[in-house]
Amino acid sequence: MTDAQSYSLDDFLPYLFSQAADALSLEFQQTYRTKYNMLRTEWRVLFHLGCFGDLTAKEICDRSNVHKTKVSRAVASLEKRGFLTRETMATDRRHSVMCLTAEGREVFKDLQSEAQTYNAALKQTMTPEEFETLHSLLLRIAQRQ
Amino acid sequence: MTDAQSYSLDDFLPYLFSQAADALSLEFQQTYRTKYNMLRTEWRVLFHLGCFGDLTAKEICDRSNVHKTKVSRAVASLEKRGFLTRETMATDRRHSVMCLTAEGREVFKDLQSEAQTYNAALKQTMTPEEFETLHSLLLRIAQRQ
DNA sequence: GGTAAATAGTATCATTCGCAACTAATTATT
DNA sequence: AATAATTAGTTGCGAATGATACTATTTACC
Repeated sequence: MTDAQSYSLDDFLPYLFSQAADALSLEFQQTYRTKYNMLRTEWRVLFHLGCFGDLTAKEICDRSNVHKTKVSRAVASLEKRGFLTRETMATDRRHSVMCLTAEGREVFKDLQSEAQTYNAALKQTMTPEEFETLHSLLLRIAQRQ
Repeated sequence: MTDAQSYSLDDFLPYLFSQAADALSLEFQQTYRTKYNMLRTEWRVLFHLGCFGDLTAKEICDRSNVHKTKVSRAVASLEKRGFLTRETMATDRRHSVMCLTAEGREVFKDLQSEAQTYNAALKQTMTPEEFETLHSLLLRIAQRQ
């Protein structure tokens, strides 16, 4: 590897990560944008509730590193569409716990199946060893925040 | 790996990529935001010109997969700050070729050095084998667009 | 050669984002 | 117990984004 190369965009990891993440996001968002007219943050909130059970907005913020205003707006939108309900906690009325409705769970199941199909196809494009390395690196780097 | 896990966010590559890319971007943007009050697209345009020589806006769009309106605005901003100049091509007056000014080259060199330092530190957090695997996967996935 | 299609880049406008200020509720301090 | 500090969540507002329409120029085609 020459000096010139090591100084260039082609080896700069934050840039490459961003390009790769954008490419995947662009492909995958078709599944929730066209079918349910959902934004990415809305998809994330839905999946946090679907995958991890009932949570407060704060818990979703902490898990996903999404800004609280974005989560707040996504929650409001999902609630308006009848995909989730909120209940103020009796023990601390600042918190409200969110819970998917029957319809919300239906939508989650549908999109979860789409996600699994997409993910499986993507895994197919790499060897199991490559996947393991990638997966552990992604987790490690995502922890940095 | 259980079924439940394979259906969950924790293994979903587009999500993990996005989280990792965001974490790195958040760290790295300090170098150009605080020092030069630059946006990411502006940084990218500067680096395309610095790394690959004079280009038209269209060429930057094609190389970086950034929308032409974003590039257009980034170019206008860099021009206003005196970091680049534009010259309409004589052979086709629709194109204009951009060229870093002396000041623009200075800024590029400074930020390039920051980028190299950052990248080297990031590489240190993984083995050479991990890096090679990661790098080739990132390139492959970024190509998808 | 004149008209239509294509291309580079800009402008417009509606949507989304992110910061900061705000409300409401709880906890800590004295 | 009163006041201050903290926390969860929302709102308002200016900045950034993205889709579309537009201008100017070139190329294709009849």
